[in-house]
Amino acid sequence: MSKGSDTRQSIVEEALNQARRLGLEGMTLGELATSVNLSKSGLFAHFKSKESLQLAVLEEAIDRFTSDVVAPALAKPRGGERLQTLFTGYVSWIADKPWNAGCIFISLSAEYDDRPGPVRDRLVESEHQFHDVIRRVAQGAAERAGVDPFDADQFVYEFKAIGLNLQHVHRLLRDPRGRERAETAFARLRANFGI
Amino acid sequence: MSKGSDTRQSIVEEALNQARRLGLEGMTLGELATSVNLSKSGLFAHFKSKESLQLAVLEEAIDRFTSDVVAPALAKPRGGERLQTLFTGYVSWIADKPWNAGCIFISLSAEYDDRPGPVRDRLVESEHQFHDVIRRVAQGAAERAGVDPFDADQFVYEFKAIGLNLQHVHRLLRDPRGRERAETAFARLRANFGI
DNA sequence: TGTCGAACTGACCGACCGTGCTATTTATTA
DNA sequence: TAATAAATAGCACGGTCGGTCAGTTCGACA
Repeated sequence: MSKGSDTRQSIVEEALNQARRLGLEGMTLGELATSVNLSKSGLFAHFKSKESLQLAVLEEAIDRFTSDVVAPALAKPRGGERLQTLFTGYVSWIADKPWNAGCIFISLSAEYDDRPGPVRDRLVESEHQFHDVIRRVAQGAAERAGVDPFDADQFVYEFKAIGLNLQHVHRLLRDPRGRERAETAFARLRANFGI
Repeated sequence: MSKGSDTRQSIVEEALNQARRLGLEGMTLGELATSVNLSKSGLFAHFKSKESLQLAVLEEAIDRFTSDVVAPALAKPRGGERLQTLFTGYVSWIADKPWNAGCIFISLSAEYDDRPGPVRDRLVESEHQFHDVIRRVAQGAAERAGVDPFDADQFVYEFKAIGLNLQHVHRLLRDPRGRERAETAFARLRANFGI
């Protein structure tokens, strides 16, 4: 339980990089094998199919997102600070990470919105989980601030919207001002909802 | 200048449908030829390369967007009504069109944000053009309403953000409430900017 | 150190990819 | 209608795809 799982881990990490550029479908086993200095069949032996590799990559991305974005926010006390930390972490996930070069979940959303299957199912599930996190953190901030009623779902929608366009502006248009636009938008969003 | 261009047009239309589902890269000439009842080489003869077909598809999408979304807005008088028409048309383009099933520009943004080449270049150009349209329409509404100063670029950012998340919610999560969330968000955006 | 299973290789499969080339059918026009 | 041009089909190419399998190398452990 050492050499094998080490290799497997390095495959998944490199696959994550390639998937961010080419998508999980566009990524090929041959190119991936070359990148990790393995024969195609040697690589393939670790996963019984391309699909199971795709699922492993998605799982890896979810783990990273949880520890890089969600966990630091939940480590803060309930309220506005936790909410702000969650947003800042999300922005940083999208625009900062050099190894990341954009949010892979957004890329995969476009790639799989019309491709039924286990990858899409897991992606949808993870999106719902993230929505739940945003909703709960925002709800906590609203309670702390005494805001009632509070339309948590609407808040979640606009929170995500700001992030999605940050990816768009940052990655496609290469506009460096995206980040401050996102932060300005979020500040007004918070003010609007009183949290 | 009749039979040939008819065929070419039907190829481009079918290619647009397939590109929305599979992307412009994932779309294949063989499958496309079958769909339009043509041999692969018969189809290929209309375009000297796959790339020129991709560009033709993109151009077709731009034309449709211009006539379906931009033109109806510009037909309205300057001000809030024109702005609202632009947004409503954009929402409808994303969520309504049955033949459309989502905004292809958003899909292509994810597909080409890391694929340099003429397709990406044309896509970026068209995005900038749309941004200019939003900016000018919003600026007109601001002037009409006597709003000064008006941060037009920030407004454009948030306008687009609402649309992007509508596509996300509508296509990946299949949440039918996306549309009303988008409209709620836009109403508050207008109120915030006083236009 | 010898053994045994895990890790890995290399050759290969059928399918399909984009792309040419040539022949044949079909549409236009003189 | 005959001549000419355009549109389309057939076929083959080099290459790559995901995937299989028999055999070789290598690492852990008795």
